[in-house]
Amino acid sequence: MYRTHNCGELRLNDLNQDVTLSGWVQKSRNKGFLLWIDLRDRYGVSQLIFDEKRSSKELFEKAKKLGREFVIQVEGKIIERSSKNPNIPTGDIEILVSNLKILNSSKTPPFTIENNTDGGEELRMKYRYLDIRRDTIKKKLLFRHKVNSEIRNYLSKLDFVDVETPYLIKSTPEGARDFVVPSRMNPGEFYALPQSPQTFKQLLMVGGLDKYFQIVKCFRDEDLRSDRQPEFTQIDCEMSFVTQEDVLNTFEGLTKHLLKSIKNIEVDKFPRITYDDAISKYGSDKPDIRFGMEFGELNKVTQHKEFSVFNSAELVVGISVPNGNDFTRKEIDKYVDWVKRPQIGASGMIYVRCNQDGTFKSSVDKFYDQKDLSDWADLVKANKGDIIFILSGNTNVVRSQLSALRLEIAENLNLRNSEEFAPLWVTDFPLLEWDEESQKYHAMHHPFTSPKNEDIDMLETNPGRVRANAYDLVLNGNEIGGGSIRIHDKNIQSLMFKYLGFSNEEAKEQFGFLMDAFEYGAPPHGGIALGLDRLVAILDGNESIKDYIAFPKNNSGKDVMIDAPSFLSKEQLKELSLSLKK
RNA sequence: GGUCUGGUAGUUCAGCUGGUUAGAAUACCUGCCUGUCACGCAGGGGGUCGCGGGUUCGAGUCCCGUCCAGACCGCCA
Repeated sequence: MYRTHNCGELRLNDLNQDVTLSGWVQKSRNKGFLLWIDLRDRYGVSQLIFDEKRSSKELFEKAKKLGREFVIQVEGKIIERSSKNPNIPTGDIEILVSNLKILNSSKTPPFTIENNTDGGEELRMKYRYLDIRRDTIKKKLLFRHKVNSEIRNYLSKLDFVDVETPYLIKSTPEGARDFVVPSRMNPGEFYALPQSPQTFKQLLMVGGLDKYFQIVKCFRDEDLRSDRQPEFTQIDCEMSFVTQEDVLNTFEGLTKHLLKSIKNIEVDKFPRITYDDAISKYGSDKPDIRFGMEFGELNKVTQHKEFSVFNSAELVVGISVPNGNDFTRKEIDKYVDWVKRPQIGASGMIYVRCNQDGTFKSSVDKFYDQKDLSDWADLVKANKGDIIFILSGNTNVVRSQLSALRLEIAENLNLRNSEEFAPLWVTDFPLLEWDEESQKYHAMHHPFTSPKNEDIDMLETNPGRVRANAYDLVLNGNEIGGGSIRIHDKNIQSLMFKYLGFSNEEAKEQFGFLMDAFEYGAPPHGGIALGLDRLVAILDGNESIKDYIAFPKNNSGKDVMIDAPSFLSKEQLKELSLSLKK
């Protein structure tokens, strides 16, 4: 037997017990006549003591030689510490060791295995198994497990059935790039890894399973971000005989349950905003509503004077920063420079200081009088003591610039409190999106999303204006889920394919199985998919998902620990009927 | 594909306008230490300054190229 107890559970009332513990040597403190070792396992740390007087000479010498991360097993008696440590749960007791067995030795680890490690990102990833020994990472993985099990329990209780769908499927040109897998038995042919189990979950609805969920890996061959990995996990769900309202309520319930059970936070009914409103009020389809600074559109009150920058702009739009009049000239210039960086790309920014005495001071005083500035202040809901920042230009461009600025300022003013949770439904997404590159419309969500009944007629006349029965769940400015009511009618589905530029043959070739299924009584259905990695990270107060994934990929999509991807041998390539271009 | 930042001891970093033998902290090793828990004290070992080229009497430092890492933009139905 390796252990009678773990390293985190022993307390004062276990005194005088003989115990066996196993774990890793966290640290040894050699005082000459006394030697302490912190023994660590998943559950905690217990202090072992070796004593010149109370331990045998042989044992004492053996203990002196233990290095960091040695795996040992000890037998001993629990005694009360004469000098206690209130900082750890086991701080009142220690184990007077009578027997020490070295189960495994260890090289000195390349970084310290402590809460605040000295290791950099790359090194930690290369030795991820050591990184996971650290409390910080371990806690995050345990946290993910807890969220994961709450989700399973909640959905199972609501009669959702967990069904596994295949990973080796068919590549389709829509959407993200596919990861592909060559087929040995079918030379020249490829499987694709699913970007999502979308069509399968719809087929499960045709199969009559009524409510489906799966916590499932999805794969997208696109560039990475701190909140984007090429393989990631979705909580994938689909329901039959539901309206949009049913789906929203079900998953609002799930989100509320998670906030309650994980964070002990009660949230009111989630606010809802249409896509159009989100874009005009926040410049983003995933607004962070933990703070205000809503956009005010200023065209009407800015384009009547001789200021050509504003007069020539498609949109003049501003935000009011609470107490921003406290900014120094230097701080203002910093923000002006910030929006002029190539990533943001504004050519300049106008500001208006709202003084406490009700007067205004702007960078365009030459063109506008106090009355003008006062009108602007009303439209951006500025108070005395605020500062107004104004951008102008092409509508879409300027909105996304101001949105980025809004988040940057909020970040700097600590308005993005990670322990505050502001969920939000964004609804009525456009069905189609114009793609400049290919010069055609493509599905904003995916090609199985149903258009709103009242907008269907516009498919012919004004396809860009057609709204979809599609919705996103946004939490603290992050898109954590999205879904739609699907098309269940074969004719509408073929119509959609037609508008997306698929010929009949292409549609049949790629999605024939779905069209066929729709000929056999497909029920009305809809669903949603939530990004588990992001959800978990945000619930835990972080935006980077890397540490919530046991073995993540780096920026270039590499696993530096196992060194993947890697080259194949000539034999393997041959077997797969592949040859590489030099 | 692009922008920005970085690459110096096992590790995290400092190293100014180019100028003796490249430093600190920590980790590691040795010794000392009567209750440590970020233990303390003394000593020691440890460097292809990412790589290649250039400028210069002289390059960690300046220039060009390249590789790697991170953040962001494009991209992510």
